[in-house]
Amino acid sequence: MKVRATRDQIVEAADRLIYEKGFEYMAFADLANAVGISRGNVSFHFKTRDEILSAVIELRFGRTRRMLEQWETEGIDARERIRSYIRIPLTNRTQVLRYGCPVGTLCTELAKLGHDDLVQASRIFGLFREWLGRQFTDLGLAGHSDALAMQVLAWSQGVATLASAFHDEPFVRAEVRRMEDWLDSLVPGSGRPRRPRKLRGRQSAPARHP
Amino acid sequence: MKVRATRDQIVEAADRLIYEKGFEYMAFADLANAVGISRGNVSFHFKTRDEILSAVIELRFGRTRRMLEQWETEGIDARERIRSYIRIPLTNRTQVLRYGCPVGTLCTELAKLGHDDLVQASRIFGLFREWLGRQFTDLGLAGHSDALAMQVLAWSQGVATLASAFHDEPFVRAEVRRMEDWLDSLVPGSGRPRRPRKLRGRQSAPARHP
DNA sequence: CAGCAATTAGGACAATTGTCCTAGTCCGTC
DNA sequence: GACGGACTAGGACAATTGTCCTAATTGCTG
Repeated sequence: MKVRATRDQIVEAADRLIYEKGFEYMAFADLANAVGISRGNVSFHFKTRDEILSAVIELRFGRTRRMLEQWETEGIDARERIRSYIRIPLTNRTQVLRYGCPVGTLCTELAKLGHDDLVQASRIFGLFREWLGRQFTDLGLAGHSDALAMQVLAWSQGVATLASAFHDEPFVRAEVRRMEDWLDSLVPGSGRPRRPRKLRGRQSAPARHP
Repeated sequence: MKVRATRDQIVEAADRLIYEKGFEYMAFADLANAVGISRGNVSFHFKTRDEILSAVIELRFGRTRRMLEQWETEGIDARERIRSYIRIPLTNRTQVLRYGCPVGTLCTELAKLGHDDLVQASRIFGLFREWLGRQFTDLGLAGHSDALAMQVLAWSQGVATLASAFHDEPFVRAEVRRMEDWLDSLVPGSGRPRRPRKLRGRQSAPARHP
C-alpha cells in the first residue's frame, strides 16, 4: 500500500515528463523533484531509467485498454465508437498541439534509439489497431478491417505531427471533420442521419478526400 | 575554404546524428569522434549545441529547396511532381522504417522542448507545403491547394510514424500506392492514362480511400 | 622567410548524469 | 514495547555533459 503510493507517484510523474519532454529528458532528479522525494528514494523503487520506462508503458497500456473497453460498452454502434477515436486529437487538442501524440512520439523516440521497449510501446498502437479493426468488422468491412484501422491510425498520427509542428488548431478541427465525413461515407447505407453542418470558410470541402 | 571543410563535416555528422538518434543524443564528443577531430575543435566552430542545430536546419532547408526546384524543372506535369513527393517514404524506406521522417521527428522533438528553433525547422515543412500547393494549383485545384498540401503532408507523416513504430514495409508500399491512386482520382479528366496494376493480396482495394 | 590570423588539440571546469551504498525512520506484527 | 522488514534521505561515485581557455600548429600573405 505504502510502496504503491510513492511508486505510483513516480510512474505518474514519469508519464507526464516523458510525454511533455521526451524519454531522454526524464532524469532521476526531475522525478524526485516532481514527486517531492529524494533521488535515492526513486532509485529504491526503480533501479534504472529503463525500468521506469517499462512501468510507464505498462501504465499507458492498461489505461488505453480500459478506455477502449469502456468505449465498447458505451458506444451506441461501431460508427459512433470509431468516432470517439477520431475525435481524440480534438478532445486533447491543447496537449496534442504542444506535445503531439503520446504514443506516436514515444515510439518515434524509441525507434531512433533502437530501444528494446519499442516493441512494448508499439503494442499500445496495437490495442487501437485491433479495436478499430473490430469496429470496422462490425460495420461490415471485415475484409479490409485491419487495413482501415491502420489508415485511421496513420491519419491521426499525421494530424498530430503537423498540428504540433505548425501549432495549427484549425487544421486539427478541419481534419477531424474530414475524418468523420470519410467515416460516414464508408458505409452509406447504414441509415445514420447525416447531420447538416454549417460550412466554415477555411475547411470548405477540400476535395472528395482521402 | 579550410574552415568550411571541417565545419561542413561537423554539420554533416550532426545532420546524421540528429536524424538517427535525436537532437538530445547528439553530443560534442560524438561529433568530434565522427569527424575525427578534438572536442575543442568542434567548440571552435560552434560555441553551443543550439548553433549546430541551427546550422543543420539551414542545411536541410537548402537541400530541400534545391530538391524541390529540381523536381519543378524535371517533372513532366504537376501530377508527376506530386508523385515524386508521395514516393519519398518508399524511396527512403530503409531509413524511414528505422528513424521515421527527418523533418517530422525533429519538429516533434523541438516542439516538446519548446525550443525556439521549432519555427525554423517547421519552415522545411513550409517548403513542401508551398511547393505542393503550387502543384495542386497547377492541377486546377487552386481553391483547395493549401488544404490539399496539408493533407498530403499529414498523410505521409502518419505513414512514416506507423512504419517506424511497426517496422512495416508492406504498409509503406500499400499507403504509397493508395496515395498515388488518390492523386490520380483527384482530377480524373486530366487525361493521364491509369496504368493497370496487378493487385497483390495484402492491399487489395481497402475501401474508396481516404 | 617572417609574420599573422585561422585552425587545432588538449585539457580545465563546474554541473549533471545514472547508479550504488549506508545509515536512519517508519509502521505493522509478535 | 521490541523486533524486523519496508521505506526514505543523503551522499558517494565515476562518467559524461557543454563550455571555456591556452598553447601549439597550420597555412596563407607579404
